Amino acid sequence: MEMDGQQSEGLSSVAYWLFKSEPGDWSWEEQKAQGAKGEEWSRVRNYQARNFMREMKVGDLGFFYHSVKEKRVVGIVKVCAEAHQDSEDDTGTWECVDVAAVCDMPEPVHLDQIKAEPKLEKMVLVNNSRLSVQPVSDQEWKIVCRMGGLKEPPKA
DNA sequence: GCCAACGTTGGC
DNA sequence: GCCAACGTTGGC
Repeated sequence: MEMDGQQSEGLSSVAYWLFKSEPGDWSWEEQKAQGAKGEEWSRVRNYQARNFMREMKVGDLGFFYHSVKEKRVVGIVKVCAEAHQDSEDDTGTWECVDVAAVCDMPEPVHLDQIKAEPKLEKMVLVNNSRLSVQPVSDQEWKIVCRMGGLKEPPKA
């Protein structure tokens, strides 16, 4: 019997994540333009972030967060391909998943709102602002979805 | 294997 | 634009 928290077969096989991007680099609009086929989440050059991507399964969901200027969750994405070689890396070190846009956040959730919510004080976004790919707990997922105006958090 | 120096990210 | 936090690099 193994219960590693993140993935317990049957109960909740979907994990949740948060993907950060500077809109000037890769924006939600650009992501949506890729449609259901999705796009590589490439150019991540951080081991922790890479390792999280290695844990991802097709169907996992994630927040799409605009950093720096906007600092808000603007949409939801779905993992549509598991970790593979980053096509923009020729050293063989870096991998990435593919993600596809699922839906907009009806009301984008600003970092200030997240910081103001005591139940979200443990979010990685709050405590390690520099990590660009990070895990989100089931509870955090629900709360942020609700704050963003989604009555029913999307299911994979 | 430690740690100082440096580079980068991203909030403020 | 500044700087804190974090990660990486490289000399010892």
